Amino acid sequence: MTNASYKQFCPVAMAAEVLCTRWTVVLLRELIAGSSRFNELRRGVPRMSPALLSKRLGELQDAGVVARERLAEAPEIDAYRLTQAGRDLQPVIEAIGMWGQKWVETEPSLENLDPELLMWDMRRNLDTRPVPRRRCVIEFIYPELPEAQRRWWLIVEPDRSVDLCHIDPGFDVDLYATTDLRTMTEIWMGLRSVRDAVEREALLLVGASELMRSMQTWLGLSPFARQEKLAR
Amino acid sequence: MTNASYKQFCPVAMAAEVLCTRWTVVLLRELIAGSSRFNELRRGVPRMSPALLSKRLGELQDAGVVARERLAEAPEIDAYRLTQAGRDLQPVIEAIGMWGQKWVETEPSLENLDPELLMWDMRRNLDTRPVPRRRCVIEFIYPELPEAQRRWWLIVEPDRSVDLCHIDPGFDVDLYATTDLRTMTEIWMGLRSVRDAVEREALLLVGASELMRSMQTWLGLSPFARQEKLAR
DNA sequence: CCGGATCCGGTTAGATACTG
DNA sequence: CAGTATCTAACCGGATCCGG
Repeated sequence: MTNASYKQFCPVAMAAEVLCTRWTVVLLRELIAGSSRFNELRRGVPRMSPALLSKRLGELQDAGVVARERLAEAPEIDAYRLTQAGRDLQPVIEAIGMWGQKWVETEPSLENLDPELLMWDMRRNLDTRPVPRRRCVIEFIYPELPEAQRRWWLIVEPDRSVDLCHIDPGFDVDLYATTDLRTMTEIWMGLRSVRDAVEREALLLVGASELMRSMQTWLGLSPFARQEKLAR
Repeated sequence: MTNASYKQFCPVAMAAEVLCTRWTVVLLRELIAGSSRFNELRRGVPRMSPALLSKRLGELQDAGVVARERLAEAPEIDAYRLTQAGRDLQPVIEAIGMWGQKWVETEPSLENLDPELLMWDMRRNLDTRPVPRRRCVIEFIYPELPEAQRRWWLIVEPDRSVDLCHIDPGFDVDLYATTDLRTMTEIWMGLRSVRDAVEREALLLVGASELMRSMQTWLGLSPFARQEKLAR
């Protein structure tokens, strides 16, 4: 049931027994970001096998980090939510991410691009404040990708909620953004700016000029984008 | 050579590939605490196999966290030192330890007592300021333990350096501290005070009264002792 | 002693398929 | 939707051995 212990009384070792098993901190990042249902977590951690996800969720429950509960609005579905101990891990995960942004080589990780992860992250962190108070639709087009991953729609509703579609919702589009996945990921990670990508013609914007001008702001960016990068 | 990747561009996942393999953060804690030679690291992480220690040190070098260098004073021996990227992990390890102290159950970890780890940690963090400016010798006695682990001597030299012996150095002893390993570990971890242990007769102090009175101060305590504990 | 390398058996993780 | 089942590959722990 439980993992082999380090047999040390040091709190670092005690915590590492809970946190430092394969996939665990990536799963915790997803829980902290707000995912709670099993298949929602699977989408955020797509390369983790469901068997291991289930096992890790059980271990995190045993450790008091996660609690399983029934959704009030859908009693047949259960949700995994962080306990106070789990929410208290946010500084730990943030410190790990800040260190990763600063010191881990970018090149290998930029070979691991994933449009679905990127678009869901963008949806999550989108800053609606500079977006006009009507329904705004932004279509992202990655011409390099296969049909099924080529077109994505971000929709900001008048109530400021944000939706992501990967099938055409049929609305009029306010802004088209045509680019490649690497460029868009670099912008999201804070490694280059919207302006730079447009000037070098790696990003083509067509549509409402107010959305074009404010894109660097409403895009929100990764929580780690402000951390300077120092890796060689 | 390198571990299987999570295939995510998120900095948390990138960092976790480096940090969250078995034993790695415990090893980093030891490096941050100041150990640098292979067998010095082995002493601090005694249950890690030398093969795995060697492998992890190689991976940390590849990741740019550790650099291997020759000791100037002993050219046949090499040392593993943290790079700037490695020293930058200190906030990460501290955050992990603080979380562990606050949220991980104490009971199971207090079954993993180790007098050598405890005494070396005490040596490392001893606060010499309240100790008289002459050679002071403090002998710790754990009557419960087998002969080889029963008696330990902490020696504070006039130049404020601290030594640990587990064979009798032959000096006059200024203070005898007779206790059990669990009590001493609890004091070290900040879970109980010297005063409480003395009053409940779990710790017997005999010798120089100034060292007795200032013990709570010169003991220094674990870097995580100030963190409140909230685990159930 | 120091700094590992080698071998072997048990455990863990990944891939894929399947079920209530 | 929310997981199991199964099989194989990779990893880990423990012991032993080896060259300086």
